[in-house]
Amino acid sequence: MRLSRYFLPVTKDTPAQAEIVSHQLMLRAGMIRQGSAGIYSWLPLGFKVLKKIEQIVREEMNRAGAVEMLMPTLQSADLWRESGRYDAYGPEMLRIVDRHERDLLYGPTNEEMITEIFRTYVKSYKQLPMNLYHQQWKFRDEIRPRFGVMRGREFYMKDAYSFDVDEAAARISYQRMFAAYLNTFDRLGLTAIPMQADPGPIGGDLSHEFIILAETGESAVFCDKALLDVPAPGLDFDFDDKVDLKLEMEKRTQYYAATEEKHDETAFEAIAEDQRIAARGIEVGHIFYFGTKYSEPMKAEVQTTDGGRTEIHGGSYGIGVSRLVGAIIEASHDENGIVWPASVSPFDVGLLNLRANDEGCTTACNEAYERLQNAGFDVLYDDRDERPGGKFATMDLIGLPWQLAIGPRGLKAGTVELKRRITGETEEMSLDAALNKLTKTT
RNA sequence: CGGAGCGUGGCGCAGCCUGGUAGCGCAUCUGGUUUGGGACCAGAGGGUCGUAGGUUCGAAUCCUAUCGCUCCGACCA
Repeated sequence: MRLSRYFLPVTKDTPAQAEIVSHQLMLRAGMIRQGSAGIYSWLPLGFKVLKKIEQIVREEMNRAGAVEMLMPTLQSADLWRESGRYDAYGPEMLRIVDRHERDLLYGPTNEEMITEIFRTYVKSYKQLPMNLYHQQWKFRDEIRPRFGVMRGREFYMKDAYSFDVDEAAARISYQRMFAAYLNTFDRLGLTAIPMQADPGPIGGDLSHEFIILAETGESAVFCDKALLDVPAPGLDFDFDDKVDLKLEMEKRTQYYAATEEKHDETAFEAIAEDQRIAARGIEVGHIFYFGTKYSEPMKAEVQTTDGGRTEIHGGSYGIGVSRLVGAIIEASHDENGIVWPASVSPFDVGLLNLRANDEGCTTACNEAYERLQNAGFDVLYDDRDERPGGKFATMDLIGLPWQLAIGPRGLKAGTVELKRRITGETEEMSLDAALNKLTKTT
């Protein structure tokens, strides 16, 4: 993509409305534009990152055996009356009346809708376990939206729903998501710690929040330092191996980790003092087992081996996809701007033409652009006739992992300048060497 | 909803107290000089001062109402 034809409205000044660094950087890098409180347009750069995260989440859900679909944002109130949550949910739910005076709502979550779909089509235990998910915009009319996309009213969420014949089977489904989440966050370049959590209004007795540590996090969290060093299951993990599934969860639940609501000071103090972490965290995922909470009132039943019927045991599993954009920045930035983990960076490499009004330099840059693209890189090519300083600053701000700069000086020496954003280290080398280095490390 | 604050060109702000018809920096446009880490010179465009009432000869400025936004608290992916 040539920057001269892209839409990247970066600013030097920090907008006054933004309080935390991720929000400031998202605005400065031209990723989002606020429409009203907690509601944002995703500008091209932000949208690209959002889609990258969405894709990683998708791949890891699929790997764990979940099946993707898509449910609408608007739902019928009747469905929510069936589960009893139409009244229980409160003013956080945005209620809408259509022209026929029918009550609708903008979905804050989808347990009811997926249960309705499930009960219509699935009648036998033989079709279980089943896990259906979608990634869709949600709306929760928060009392106080804040921190940009971290607590928006409209937000993009992956939500998965598992269906099992009994509790024992449902717990395995839960463990599967538990392991899948570890891999997902790992791929996003985050260390997410599963913590015992309060199941909240969704109900149930087994629930974990996945938390990344950050000073600007909204919740106080407490855990054992050892949790930071437990490696993710890995992409070759066998999600059908029940022993390993259980083990992956136990590897972590053996250590203390809880959010404020579930915090047990006595248990925390049993940890060696230098191993204690009392910090703030951002919740990027939340998983629940809630048993028959929805299948009972909504009559989601399957037939069992003995010809009888049983209500299914369910769980739901959320990942805040749009929140993750902010959370990743919160975890990965420096004084010059964002530092994207390679897996979610909007482009692989930035190409800087340091002298765009020089024919030789521009020819060399155009060639490099083509070669990079042919080698499969997604390139943001700053081909504008601007002074170099601003180009470097812009590239630093938007945080691509690599910057490849070509100017007359290097041209004379037959070299380009390759900079690694995360370390700031810069090397002069031939274009071939640069291409090679990019291939190796990206 | 309780507490605090803010709405003045795209962004950051000054002006308001002590009414006299809007200004600065960045950004944008034109011309020129420049170009290896956010350049310089000259010029230009862009604002019914959130909105609606009121006071006044006259309101960005004073009064009232209203809308929006931000921060702290209770709620949450």
